[in-house]
Amino acid sequence: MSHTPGVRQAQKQKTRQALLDAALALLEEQSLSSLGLREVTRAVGVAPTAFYRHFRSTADLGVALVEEALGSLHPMIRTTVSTADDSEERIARAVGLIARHVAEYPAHVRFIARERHGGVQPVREAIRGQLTRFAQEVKAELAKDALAEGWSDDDLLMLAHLYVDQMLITASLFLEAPDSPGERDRVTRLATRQLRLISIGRRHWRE
Amino acid sequence: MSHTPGVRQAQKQKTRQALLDAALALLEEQSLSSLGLREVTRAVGVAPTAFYRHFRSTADLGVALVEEALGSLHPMIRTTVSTADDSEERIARAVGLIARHVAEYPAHVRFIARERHGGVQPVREAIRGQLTRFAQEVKAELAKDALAEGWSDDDLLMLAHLYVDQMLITASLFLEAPDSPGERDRVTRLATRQLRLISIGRRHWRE
DNA sequence: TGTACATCAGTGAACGCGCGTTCACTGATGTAC
DNA sequence: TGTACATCAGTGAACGCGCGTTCACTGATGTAC
Repeated sequence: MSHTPGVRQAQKQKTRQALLDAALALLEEQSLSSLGLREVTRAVGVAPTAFYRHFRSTADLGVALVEEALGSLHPMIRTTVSTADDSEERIARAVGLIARHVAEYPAHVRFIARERHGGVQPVREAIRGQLTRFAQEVKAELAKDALAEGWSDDDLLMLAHLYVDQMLITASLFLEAPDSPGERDRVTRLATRQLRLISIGRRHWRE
Repeated sequence: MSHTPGVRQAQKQKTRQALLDAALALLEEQSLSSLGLREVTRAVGVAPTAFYRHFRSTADLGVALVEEALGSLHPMIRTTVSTADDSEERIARAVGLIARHVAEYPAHVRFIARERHGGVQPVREAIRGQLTRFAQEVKAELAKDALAEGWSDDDLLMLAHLYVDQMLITASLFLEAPDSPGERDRVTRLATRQLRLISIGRRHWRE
């Protein structure tokens, strides 16, 4: 290679990711507004000053975590809402998908739930921005459905927000549920029936 | 008075309330897990050590704030849900009530929204306990309604949680909305239609 | 390919500062007689 | 009512500690020729 092997850049990315991972782990038991820069670097094993090579502040790191936690979720949500088959089956798949996502990325989910209304403004705004995008995408998918006949844009967006909020409520229920399969079942049935009730409301909205 | 005038006790209560008030104000811009004991006493104008005469820690103070923010809300919720008249009118009254509550106690509402999933376990548990009580009370009121014919206890509780969560979502929407009356109107209409859709789902649940 | 210079991720010492907690105290309020 | 003693909310000094940020640095990686 005569050009740019990028060994240096690759190492930098590795350190950056280690900082993000360590921060996320530390945030399981505290809020971002109390997370210390030195805590994070100590957990990674680098000097405190190394932090500044990657982030201006812990708030800045928080914004990066929002992107990591929610950025990759858009295609998943889109396809979940859009699969146009029987409503009951779609609900079951959506709830299962949320359950699996929470089981696989519990720290990311906790971070979003915690910082959505947390004490760090730029992070709150980043989360709000992502959730607004989710709602718009859900709305776009809902509009394609035959049920959307006669719905105003405003009403579609209203319903989309209802679904997005319900998704977050369900995710945080799974998060708080103990590991017992029985408890997870209880949450699954609760979330399923809540979505079912909303779907029923949707079917009878324009009567 | 030969018995116990309680001048000393009254003064103690006054200081305690001043600590709670100061903490609530400081929590508008940070989370409880980063609130310092010295910040609070400085804001009140007492020595840091005076804090320990009233609370073991800031977490302990947080639990007291949960009681202050939600403890007095039970009768209000109960009567709002129970007034058994036209559904549309009830929805309008509920949304108006939430709007007025947020306008009058914005700091309390923000505190609950923020710490519900915040970094301080005892406070999360206190909030969860209060919200569980709310859901049970709403369920009890729903059960009295004629619409509850044929509903299982589980389904009633499911619906009650839906209402309680929706209440919190609406409150935090009002909180984030700028002061402009136009924006408040937008939130009012959004929340009203979401509650309407849930009510429609409720009416067609057992078909 | 080899050499001389530039870049820059990570270092380590140093700083001033505010933190939570301890302790013995003060003096107004409360109680017993 | 008056006096002597007990209680206890709030004080102020002192402590050790970890914080965020600055700065000049090192040495491996990258670039130019």
